[in-house]
Order: sequence, then structure tokens, then C-alpha cells
Amino acid sequence: MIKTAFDESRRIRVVMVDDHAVVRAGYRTLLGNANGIEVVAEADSGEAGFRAFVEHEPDIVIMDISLPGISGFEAIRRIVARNSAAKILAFSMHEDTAFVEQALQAGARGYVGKSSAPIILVEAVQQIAAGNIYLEPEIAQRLAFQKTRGPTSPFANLSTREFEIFCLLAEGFSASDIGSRLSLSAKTVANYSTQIKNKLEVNSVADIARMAIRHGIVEP
Amino acid sequence: MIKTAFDESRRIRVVMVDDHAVVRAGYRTLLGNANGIEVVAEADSGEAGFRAFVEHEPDIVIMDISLPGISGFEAIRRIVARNSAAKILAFSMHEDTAFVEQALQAGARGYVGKSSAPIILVEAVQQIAAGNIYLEPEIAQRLAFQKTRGPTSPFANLSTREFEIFCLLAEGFSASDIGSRLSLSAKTVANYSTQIKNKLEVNSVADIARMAIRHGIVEP
DNA sequence: CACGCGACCGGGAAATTTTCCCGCTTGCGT
DNA sequence: ACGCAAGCGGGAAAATTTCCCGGTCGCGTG
Repeated sequence: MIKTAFDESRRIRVVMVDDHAVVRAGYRTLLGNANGIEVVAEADSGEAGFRAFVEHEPDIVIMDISLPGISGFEAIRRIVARNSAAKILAFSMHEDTAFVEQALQAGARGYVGKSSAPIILVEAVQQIAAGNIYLEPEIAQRLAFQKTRGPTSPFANLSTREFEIFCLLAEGFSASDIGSRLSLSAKTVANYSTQIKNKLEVNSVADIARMAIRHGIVEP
Repeated sequence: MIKTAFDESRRIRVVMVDDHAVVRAGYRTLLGNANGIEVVAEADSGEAGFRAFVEHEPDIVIMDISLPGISGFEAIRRIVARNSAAKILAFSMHEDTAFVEQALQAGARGYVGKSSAPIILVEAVQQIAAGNIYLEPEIAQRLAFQKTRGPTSPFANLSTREFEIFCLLAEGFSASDIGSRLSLSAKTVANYSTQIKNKLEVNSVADIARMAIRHGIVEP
């Protein structure tokens, strides 16, 4: 048998956060079959993910972005706030570059779309565990293109927090809903809402929703 | 030359309402080339359309639904309110059955999509002028299907007014915007808004927008 | 015809949200 | 150290939303 680069003592310890149990199970086996990767904990929410991170101190966290309760962005931010060396791979069905930007800005070290080939996830985990950044070539290319010649995403001026609240608004949540979700005052959320509408140059939540749908950020 | 069914004294007199001058021009020539049809007036808004109807008392009004100011629905309703014998052909780029239903409910005698073959418009005008109802076969079929086996459109319980305000809300207009457009009190619009959300079982304008987009009623 | 019913319109009053403006803290680059 | 932007939220006024009410109008039915 060929000697691998990862022996038993150097297995990559992974915490996986996703709200769908089937998805977790699927990827757990996928990663388990790969060499030198071990899923040491699963979590179905951002909060639980954060707790799992604290408890297990894994080498890497695989974080779904679309989560009930606090979003993946928020979870990433909390984890990074606790340990800025944390290695987090963002993992989402959204392929929009705005999402990628925001995830990286929040502190993720990589981004993989759910529609990617499964092997990509393994590759990404290994790269990030090794201390590198990992982006799917296709996504990296689009991102790079947008940075140079392409029209800048309208969400570029939005801070991470603003973008997060933008998404929740687009999904139909009220300011107070979002406040409780994010443990913020409803007033703060309302302030963000105004700020977002100014930056995006729209006048209503309906416009926000339309914009989000146009960019594939929320589904219709 | 073959003797036609329409002699000079029985030409069908048409008022055409559409906000795009080029569209009007195109269809004016199209109709003008057809036998026995004469466009006696054009209008670029619902208000102007209503005035043109009063002034010219045409045999038929071709009414675009998507109009600045008052919507085509509202214009239809006003015209029918003035003369319940008015023959109106609704004409819109929206192919959704909800639109068709609403237009017919408002008093239109027919519905033609803008993507239809041009000859269809001529055919529809002649049919309606002759006192018949005209629906494109394809649309009529979908409508009939939905009435029987198909899942009832969620908009079926919405009154014409409610549906109209639903559309405007989805497009991002505020309650007071809509109030001035429709010559209603902003409070009335707000009341409708609440009523609509109840009927549609949603909680926010963003949900309204998403729903409208899902059904192709407004474009993303 | 009277009657009921639902669509349509809007007022009043209370609750909530939104807006605008302010100040505070924190992290980051210079 | 310094400025600066992001993040957070209070206060007060303005606007909107909600809930409840009453009214008119047209339409189908007994």
C-alpha cells in the first residue's frame, strides 16, 4: 500500500455545521473515506457550531452559510473573534460572488459551492488544513474578473453586517425578527435597513427582495 | 378583388392604449393593413385612454396592462364603469393566468399576450368587435385547466383591487405612492396591504415581492 | 323588492416601524 | 497616537401599519 502524507497522528479534525442531517451524513462518509480526515463533531446551527468549535478545537470548520438562527456569516465571525487562527471553509449552495466575498471577509479561508464535485470538498479541507486558502478555480476566476474589469457587485460597499441583514430582509423577515435572530436591538436593525437602502439606492424592502433574487442570493 | 365582410361604413374603430410609442406605431400599421380596422386614437396612459374612449366612443379598446400612472386594470374598470358595453381587449406581456383572470374580471372581453403572433391581435380585434370573447387558445386552455384540476392560483381570492395593489407593492412602491397613483388614501392602501398579506398568508412586502416574481407577475 | 353579502373606500386610535441624528466602542492602518 | 470606518444602539419625531369601525354600491337570491 502506498504511504500517504497523513499518518494516524496527524489526522485533520473537522467540525461540520449544516442544518440538514442528511447532508452532514453524506459528507461525513465522504470525508471519512478520504485519507487523514476525521469528522469529530457535527452541529445543526451557528450557535451549536460555535460551541462545538470551542469544545473540540478542530483543525477546520466546514460551515454552511444558510442556517436557521444566526447565519453562517455570523457564526464565522464569532469563531474568528474567539480564535483568529481558526480555519473555516464556507460551504453554500449560493454561487454568487457577493456571497463568496462576504464569507471571506467574515474570516473564511475558503469557499465551496454545494454543486461542486464532492472531491472538491476533500481537496479544500486538505488545502485549508495545510494553511492555504482554497477557492474553486471557477469561483476564484469570477471573483478575480469582477475585481478588475467586471462591473463591481452592488453589494461591494455593504459591510458584512449590512449584507447579512440585507439577506434576511430579502427573505421576508421583519426588523424585529432579525433583531432577535442576531441578538440585536430592533432599532439597530432598522438603522441598518435604512443604511442598506441608501447604499443600494432603493426605496423599499420589495426592491431589496427583487435585487436579492436577481443576484441569486435568495430563491424566489 | 374578393369582396370582404367589412365594407367602408362598418370599419372597426379602435383606440389603442400603450405607453410605448413604437409599439403603438407598429400595431397601428399592422391593424391598418388588416381589413376593416381603423385606429382612431392612441393614448400613452390609462387616464388618456379613458379620455380617448369618452371622446371617440370606439368599437374596441386595445389596452396594455403595464402602464405608468393608473394600471391597465384600473383603466379597464373606469371605462367599463362608464359604459358597461365597452369592448376591451387586454394586451400584456404577462402570460400568467392570474393576469388573464384579473383582466377579464375587470371587464376585458379578451386577452392577448405580446409574444403572440401578430395576426392573433387582428383576429382578436375582429372577434371582440363582433361581440365575442377572444382568448388565445393556449391561454384559454391553461385557464380552463386551472379551473378544473389544476391548483387554484393563490391570487384567486384576491379581488381586482387587491391584486392590483399586490402588483404595485411587489414592484416596490410605498403605500403612499400607490395611493397617489390610484387616487386613494394612503390609509386605504395600507388597509389593502394588510388584507392582502392575510389572504396570501405572508408577513412582509418582501414575501409579496418573492411571490410575485415566482408567478412571473413582476420581473426580478 | 328586500335582503344579505362582499368589494371598495376611508376615518380614528393605538401600536409599531422608520427615519434622522447623536454618541459610544473597537479594531485597523498609518 | 491618530483618524476612520464598522458596529451598536438610544431618543424623538415622523411615518406606516394594524385593528376596528362605518359607510356606499352593485349583484344575486328568496
